[in-house]
Amino acid sequence: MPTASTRSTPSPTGLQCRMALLGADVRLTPHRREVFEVLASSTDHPTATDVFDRVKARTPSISLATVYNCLEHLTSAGLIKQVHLERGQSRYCANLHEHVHFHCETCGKVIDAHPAADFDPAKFWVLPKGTKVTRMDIAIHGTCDACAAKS
Amino acid sequence: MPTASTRSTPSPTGLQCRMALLGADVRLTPHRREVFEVLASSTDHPTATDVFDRVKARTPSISLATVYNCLEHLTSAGLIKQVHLERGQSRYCANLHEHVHFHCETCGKVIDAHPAADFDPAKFWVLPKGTKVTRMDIAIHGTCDACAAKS
DNA sequence: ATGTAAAATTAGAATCATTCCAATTCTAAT
DNA sequence: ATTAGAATTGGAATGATTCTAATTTTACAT
Repeated sequence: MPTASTRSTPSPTGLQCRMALLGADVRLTPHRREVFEVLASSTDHPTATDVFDRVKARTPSISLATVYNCLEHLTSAGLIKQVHLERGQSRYCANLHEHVHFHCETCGKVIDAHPAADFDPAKFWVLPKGTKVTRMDIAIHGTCDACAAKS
Repeated sequence: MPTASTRSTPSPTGLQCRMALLGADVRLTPHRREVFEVLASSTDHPTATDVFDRVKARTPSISLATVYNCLEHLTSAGLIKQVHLERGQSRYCANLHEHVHFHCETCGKVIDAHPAADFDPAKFWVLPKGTKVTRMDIAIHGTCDACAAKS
């Protein structure tokens, strides 16, 4: 099923670019590349086992341990992000644009939502002085359109 | 818009009031009361086992299963909140005022931070139409003053 | 008071996600 | 080609949480 012609999102070259831009310090092994590509072409914030299943479709020999390992390296290289919306499995996403996650509490779906304008989060909360902010995680929980319609 | 903040150890009576106000549907058993009191007098966002240890100091016979059970009931009654800052243990907090969590990635400390003014989160992100928002979780990650000073 | 049904509590087993480990294979630079 | 350092692997180990089935407590009707 994986044909080069249907390759969506970033090509390996795109990945290399991205890595260069980010000064990412990861060796680009075939497995890591595949894990990244699966993630880059997914918009549903898959869990580690979701990624495992998808990568396995192309590379049946890969192990779950390797997927975890790849996800960890890609995360610490800044190429992907780990998302924690609720207890249980971590989810992963390759969307590095500033965004927040909408989480439907009924069907579990996760949707990226983008800031309305030039939103500067830092100025909205009073933090103790001396605090250094590195990142923010914003999760909006509720009911998606489809689930809201059903009830 | 929030009321004057009296953030001290709520008395059992305070808890009853709170329950009444919230229309909370939990039977107020001694264990649940103790779990709630431990949480209400903690500002460090303890984990379930932290709560277990603290409650056990007063009620050595309590079991971890009961603590989990109490935390779940108190959470679904809206008396406390479950917090997920990173993967691993859930944390709990009894501060129901609107606030966000600052998480120090160095020492793990969690600090409540309050919105600067009349902050209306809903208007900052573009959500698909039909979406119904029930709550937001905002986590700010970084380095606390003390840890920043050390490095 | 007493009996009863429902809810709470318990210890321990089971589950689930993740991490660790030790052995093997691959890679990149001598 | 050699070799050290990574990457990968399967499986074991861990840690947090949930489940289960038995027991106790509670609220309420009698």
